[in-house]
Amino acid sequence: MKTPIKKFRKYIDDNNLQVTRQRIDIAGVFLESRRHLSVDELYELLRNRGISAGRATVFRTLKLLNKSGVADEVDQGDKVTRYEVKTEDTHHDHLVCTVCDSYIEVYSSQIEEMQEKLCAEHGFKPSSHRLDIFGICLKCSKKKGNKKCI
Amino acid sequence: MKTPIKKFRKYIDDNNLQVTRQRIDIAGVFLESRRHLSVDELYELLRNRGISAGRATVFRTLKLLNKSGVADEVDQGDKVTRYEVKTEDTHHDHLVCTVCDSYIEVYSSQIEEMQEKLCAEHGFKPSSHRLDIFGICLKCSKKKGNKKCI
DNA sequence: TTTTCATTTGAATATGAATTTCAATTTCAT
DNA sequence: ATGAAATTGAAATTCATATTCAAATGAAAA
Ligand SMILES: [Mn+2]
Ligand SMILES: [Mn+2]
Ligand SMILES: [Zn+2]
Ligand SMILES: [Zn+2]
Repeated sequence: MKTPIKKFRKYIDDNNLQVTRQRIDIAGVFLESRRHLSVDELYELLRNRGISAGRATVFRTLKLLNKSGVADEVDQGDKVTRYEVKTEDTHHDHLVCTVCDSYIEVYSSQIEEMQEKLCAEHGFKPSSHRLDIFGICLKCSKKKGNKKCI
Repeated sequence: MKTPIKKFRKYIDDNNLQVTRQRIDIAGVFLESRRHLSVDELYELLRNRGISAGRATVFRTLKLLNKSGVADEVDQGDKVTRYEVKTEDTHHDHLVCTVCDSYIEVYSSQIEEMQEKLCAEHGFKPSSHRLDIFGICLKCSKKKGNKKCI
């Protein structure tokens, strides 16, 4: 319904925050790159495009995007927090390759339903979940001297 | 089949490591406490029992227990790594309460099967997975001024 | 536009868990 | 018991995350 950038601007409005060049730039690059990005990765992406913004600002803007419901935190098992664009209806889980770090986004309504049922059985009110399956992706299991795939 | 402590000792043997008082004590307390424990929590548990062991040793021993297949890493969403005892056949997932930090251990063979299927569809070879559902536990959703449950 | 004042920025600093260092201690095969 | 090798643990380091604070910027008022 509402585009991510509008959601972000609404959040800024609702919370008496200000629209700054950095926030627009950072949100822009984040939103168009459809990947899982860490603070540092996004910071580098911005630099490569000649956009200046401090790490601290990138960090804070990602938190803002998260709070405004535009970005989801993802944790690939290594120890850095990444973010991905969250659009209305695209919850998904991940198959993460432990060899090349690539990931496949998957969704199974059956698994989702089973989860609801599981929670109900325990009187537990779910608000979010995270399902990550770690293993070896197709490309990596084919090549012997396995290096980066993607 | 094989008791956790035996597994641990076998790992020590197989890798030319040594059986030390600290390793025995740390493994002992870890194995009998059936909880998710961080390095610091286990360190404190040991102190409370008058067992002396440095944090570094607790840290290293938990890594050893993990490598020897006796301990699993768990991540409750806060930023500290915890470990839990891994016994042969007790893989499980978690319902984590975001109010009181308690957790319920759950298992659904149907969900597990669906995961296998999902992986197969993508030619992905799973080796492990992590399913955590965050939300509010029964106790917490009952009490209004909600504080710690457990 | 100019003034005013709160918000934001970002380099530097702090924090804290995870990890490593290294001298002293302990283990264990001989 | 001896000695080489492994282990310990206090302290230091690393590294991502988070905060500080003076300068810069945004936006509302004058
Ligand atoms: Mn994703
Ligand atoms: Mn558990
Ligand atoms: Zn899901
Ligand atoms: Zn499972």
